[in-house]
Amino acid sequence: MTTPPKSTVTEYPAATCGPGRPREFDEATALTAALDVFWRQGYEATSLDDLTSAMGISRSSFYACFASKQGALLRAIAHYSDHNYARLAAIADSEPNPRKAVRTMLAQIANARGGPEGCFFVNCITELAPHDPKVIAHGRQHLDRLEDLFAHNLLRAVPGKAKAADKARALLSLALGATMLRKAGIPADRIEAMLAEAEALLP
Amino acid sequence: MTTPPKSTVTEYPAATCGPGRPREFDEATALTAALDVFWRQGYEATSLDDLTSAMGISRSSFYACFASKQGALLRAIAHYSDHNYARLAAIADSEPNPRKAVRTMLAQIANARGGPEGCFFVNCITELAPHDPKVIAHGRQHLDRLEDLFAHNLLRAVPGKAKAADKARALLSLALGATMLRKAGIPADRIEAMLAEAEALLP
DNA sequence: CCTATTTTGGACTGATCAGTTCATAATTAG
DNA sequence: CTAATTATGAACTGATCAGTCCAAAATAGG
Repeated sequence: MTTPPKSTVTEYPAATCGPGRPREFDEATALTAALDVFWRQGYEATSLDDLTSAMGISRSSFYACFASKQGALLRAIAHYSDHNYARLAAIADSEPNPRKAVRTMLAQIANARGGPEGCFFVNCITELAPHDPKVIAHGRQHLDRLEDLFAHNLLRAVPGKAKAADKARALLSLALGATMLRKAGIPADRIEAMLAEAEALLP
Repeated sequence: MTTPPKSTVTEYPAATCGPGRPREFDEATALTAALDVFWRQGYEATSLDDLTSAMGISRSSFYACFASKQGALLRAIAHYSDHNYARLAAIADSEPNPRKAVRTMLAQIANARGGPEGCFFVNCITELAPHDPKVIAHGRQHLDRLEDLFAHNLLRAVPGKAKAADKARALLSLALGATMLRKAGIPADRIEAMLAEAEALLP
């Protein structure tokens, strides 16, 4: 164990338990489908028809469950944040060499989704943060716990390390920048060479 | 002089020269206004009414001059790219110390617009690159010439420097990541501390 | 002054948007 | 079985979207 789970899930109107017709869809599955559409198309460019058809549910079910398009996005963000953090933390857990752990996590972020979709968080923050404080809140929380994860592993490599948090932030920033370069059409080998060179930041 | 200007402007239907009613607006001024709106709101979230009212022209004039919403965006991107590159190149020109030049350019990119709008290029690439090859082309060209500018100054600092291009790309990536962190609500002092720490990449 | 040429304002178009409404279906409790 | 409750599908709503159209206005050349 490197760090506590720190789940992001906040309370939402629970699914049925008492009487009434039962749901015909799985909430988590639908949320994953919504995440995928938002990721590929962006928020504004995704219509409710895009969403509901990808999720396989009707408009009524959508609104009953997520209240609004924004509601679905925020749920999708939380879903992604938790899943993504858990995946990285698992890497750190299973890798005894902290230097390699940091390197692997870095590569995971920089290469999230091979395609041109980039990092889902970067997409959301870029498109929505200026106008949606809730997206900012999610973004900050996610980045903060990623920073902690990196800093923890830097400290594991060199116990007395000063400015571990600053270095962790730099590595994170580098990975985010790499996703941007990839999206801008910079060839993959140049991005890898760049990341290799940037490992001067590592202990 | 550090590098040639390499202007991005491609040919567009020129303004009137022969007979006919003369334009009542300045094209460059209108373009700057359009850039500002796209920057603050994003492409999809900007309506044609937003655009025309900010530019101070009517729909007819807009379509006669820019052909489409996308046309105006592409013109705005080219406008920004040239202006921004020239500004950074001027910094490099006026700063005799190449290390300081690199540092200043880095800070300029990382702090472009104090507000939450972030870097205009990052915004455009994030929102549109997956679906618009022309935006990718502009993005790649812009990043490539920025990389050259940085690499040139790294070489100026340490002439024989190997992997200058890779280091330049890393610095660029770092700056882009910094704009992202800023947009996600990470406090400015932490971003500065991060950049300071990352200067390990510098010669 | 007249004609050709271009710009301008504003009304218009069909499409699409997020969200609502409501009748119907499916379940539990009694 | 009945009543209460919840989910679903499809039609609907008013707003807004990017883009078009056209008559009026402003210029240059003759």
